[in-house]
Amino acid sequence: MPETRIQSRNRAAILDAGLEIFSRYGFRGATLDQIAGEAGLSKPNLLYYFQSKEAIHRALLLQLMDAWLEPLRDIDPAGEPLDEMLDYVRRKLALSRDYPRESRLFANEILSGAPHIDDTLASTLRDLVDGAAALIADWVAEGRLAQVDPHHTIMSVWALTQHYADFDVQVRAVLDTDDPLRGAEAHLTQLFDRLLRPGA
Amino acid sequence: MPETRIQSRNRAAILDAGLEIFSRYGFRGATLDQIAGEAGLSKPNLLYYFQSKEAIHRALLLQLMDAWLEPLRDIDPAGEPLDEMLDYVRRKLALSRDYPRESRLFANEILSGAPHIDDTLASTLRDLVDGAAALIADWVAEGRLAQVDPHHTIMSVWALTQHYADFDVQVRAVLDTDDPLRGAEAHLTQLFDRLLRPGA
DNA sequence: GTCTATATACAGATAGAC
DNA sequence: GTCTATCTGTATATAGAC
Repeated sequence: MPETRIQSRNRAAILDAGLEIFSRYGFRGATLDQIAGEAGLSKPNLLYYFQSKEAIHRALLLQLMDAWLEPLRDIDPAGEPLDEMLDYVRRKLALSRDYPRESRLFANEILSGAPHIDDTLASTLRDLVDGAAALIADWVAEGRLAQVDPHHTIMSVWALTQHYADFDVQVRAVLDTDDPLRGAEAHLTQLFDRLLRPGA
Repeated sequence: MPETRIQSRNRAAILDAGLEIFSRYGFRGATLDQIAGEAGLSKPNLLYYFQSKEAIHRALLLQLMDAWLEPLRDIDPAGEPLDEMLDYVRRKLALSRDYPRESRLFANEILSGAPHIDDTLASTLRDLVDGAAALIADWVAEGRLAQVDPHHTIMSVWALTQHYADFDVQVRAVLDTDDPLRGAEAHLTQLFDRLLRPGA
């Protein structure tokens, strides 16, 4: 039987509430009471839609991973290397702007040792990164990018872009602006341009 | 009455165990059972030394903040600008190497909205960063550093160095080396050299 | 100082009425 | 589908013996 409109609306509300709570407190720190309250449903009703607390969390991580790695997949081997890399930085930064809760959910999972996605890290992520790193290595060898370590460069993109979502509280405390991401884009574009632009 | 050797040893064991557990699961996700087990003490005995779970957490955050900001304080206004900045990066990276649990404890606190240290962020940290940013701005104005945004540059140092401690699981999954920090130092030195070295 | 036993609250999950 | 009531385990913290 197909899902009714009410059902899909409630499912969405639960996932949204779960994202809100899990991203703040981590899996163990979050409670079903909080999620139910945030979703505007009773706790038993929550468990009518999802079998368990872990089921909600698993569903969130699953839908996250794909979106999270998309910018990396979108790097075009046929494009202009520096442009491709700077576009990658901007796409990744856009994720921090548009999906900060997803970023924090992921950060919480990694911080606690990635118990729910360790296999994905070791397989999907690893392969994807190795592929992108090989591409960067080629570009470096052809002299179309400056000499850099491909793996560390990719991780630098992650660290710098995700920082604006994960450490948002600190960023705002230090910057005193209501839109930290505006300055961030200019800064990161400059940073990676200077790192990657092939030298004289 | 002065503290006995046993007392100070137990206190230290509790703080070490608390660091281990809190840094992994966050404040709410950690349990006294885990901490007691890790410390090799009974739960009531734990609470003989610290009044509450929060007291342990508070003590850890307190001793953390000072050590964490020390590298920033150590930037010498009379030094050679580029060297001072690169030394700062290396000192901060050394903290990630030597005190990864402290880094994760801090990350957990910020991720959950910094409920226990929000005042420190708004006062001590803010002032310290503004001071360092003013120094960097001077160096830029004198042409002794390349044109950069001082605040975003400081945060980039944090993001890039702390990433190797906070996201250790992911870093190792992607890099496949038993000492990620070796490559990190070379990479980050290169990155900040290219970002900050005054241009032709 | 350190333990066993326990008070009290809250967690995830289920039963069963409607 | 959604609720109230509740089961069961586990959490923080305390009482009191030793």
